[in-house]
Amino acid sequence: MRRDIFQAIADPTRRAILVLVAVQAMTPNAIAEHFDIRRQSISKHLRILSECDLLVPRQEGREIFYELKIDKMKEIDAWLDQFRKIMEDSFKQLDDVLFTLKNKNK
Amino acid sequence: MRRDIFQAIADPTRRAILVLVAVQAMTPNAIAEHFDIRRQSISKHLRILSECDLLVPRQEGREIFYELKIDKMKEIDAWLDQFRKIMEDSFKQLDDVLFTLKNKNK
DNA sequence: TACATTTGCAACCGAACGGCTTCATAATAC
DNA sequence: GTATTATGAAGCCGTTCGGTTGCAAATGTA
Repeated sequence: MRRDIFQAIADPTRRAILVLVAVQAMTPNAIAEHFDIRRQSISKHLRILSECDLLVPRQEGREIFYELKIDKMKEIDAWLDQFRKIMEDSFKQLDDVLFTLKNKNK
Repeated sequence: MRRDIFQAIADPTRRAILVLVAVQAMTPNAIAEHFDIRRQSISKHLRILSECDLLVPRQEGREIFYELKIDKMKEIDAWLDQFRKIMEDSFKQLDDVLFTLKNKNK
């Protein structure tokens, strides 16, 4: 079973949950009210998001508030960073790269 | 069939392809050499990435060079942006939010 | 023309996904 | 003590995913 942030944010429902919870920590029931799917399915999503450390549960009596762990979001940003770097370098040497490529694949 | 950037980058092979192609445009065969899967599977991934506008094919004779469309990456960045804003606001009003939440869910 | 190379497409297959329903458990209310 | 509420876990089911093989089309070469 693959379980990483990228797989976690691939599902639109989970992305919506993240946005909701970013504003304020919420209980599964409260979250489920925003969707047309059963509470139990939301629970599944919350489990996945928690396993990826994107959410952290905080028990309060019989309620559980799920809170966003914004730090984990930075991992996505870090992945994007690698492209920013690569592209900076590539743009500088764009013509060289294209030239090399054409010769290599002649 | 769901087909958006988030679903596209959910697969680790596709993420690796994007990194490869970011350095320089490549043909399917050249890309496939970097993986332990069949060329046809790579073709499938390239199709998905192209349909999401993350890659753009450029025909050259019988070869096809797949090139990264870096602009599309910015959509992911834009999605993250929404969290940056929400979190800035939330931190300021964190105590207020928690107070409101407790009353609302009493 | 005949043949090799590069590529994409279709069909197939097992595993994972994302819903669902049902049930168990723990905390609260009566 | 009993009923209610909040939640998670287990199992089912149809669909999607990511790999495979086989084949056809288009281009380049002998």
